[in-house]
Amino acid sequence: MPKPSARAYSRYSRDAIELLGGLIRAARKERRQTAQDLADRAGISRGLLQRIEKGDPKCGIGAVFEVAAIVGVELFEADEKLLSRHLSQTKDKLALLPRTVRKKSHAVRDDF
Amino acid sequence: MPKPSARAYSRYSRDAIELLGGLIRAARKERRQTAQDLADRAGISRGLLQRIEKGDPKCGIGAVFEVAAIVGVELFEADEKLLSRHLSQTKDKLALLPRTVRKKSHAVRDDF
DNA sequence: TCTTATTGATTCATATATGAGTCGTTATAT
DNA sequence: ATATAACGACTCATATATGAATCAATAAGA
Repeated sequence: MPKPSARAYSRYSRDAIELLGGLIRAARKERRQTAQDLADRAGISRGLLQRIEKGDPKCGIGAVFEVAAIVGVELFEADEKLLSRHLSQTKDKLALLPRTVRKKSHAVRDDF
Repeated sequence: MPKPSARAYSRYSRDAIELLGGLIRAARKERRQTAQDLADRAGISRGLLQRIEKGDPKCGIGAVFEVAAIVGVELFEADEKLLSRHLSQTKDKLALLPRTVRKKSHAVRDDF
């Protein structure tokens, strides 16, 4: 049997996750920081950090972002201020859009 | 009892995750796409998509990035090409750095 | 108005991610 | 050269994320 079938991820997603993991690893090395030390500060196990740096898609996004923040890898190229500002803007935007939409038999494009 | 103690996340991480969720939600609405439909295309359940859009840190990063990619929310402001290029650069960089580092009793800064 | 789709919020059973521990290897430092 | 620390790759027990299903409320379309 060829495996019960795990989840499928697009190439783009896998690349993005691997990139993030690689950036984290590089940043940690540059800070001459130990894997165990970084894991401790992030409140996770060394094993999980290993999988994060390797680009495992099943890792919790919270753990990943936490580690990234600690080693200084910027997410969305945004600093805190920009982040919260963007946050409220997004919420406002949502309030203005129609809340739901009826089905319209969309054409499907999954080839990204 | 005040709860057995879940994991702690920094404000920055929480904001970033919430932002991402909000952007996804906004993008989906703009495409007039149903939550169920997006969930189906991403290969996840509607319930999980709900938590992603809400900014739940425990969601798998693979699922989150997958959904983001589908609705067109750019990660790291990078397109595919840039992504893979960056990937190899990162790997090269790592190869040049010293592989391990002895402990040096770092000063701790967790206040970000 | 009436009908139906979408959503948000539940609950529950189960798959699985995570922490903890171990081991062999590699690199650092004395 | 020797001792020790960091790493990568496992295993396993358990906490927990996820899918499936349901329900009430709301919105869209006729």
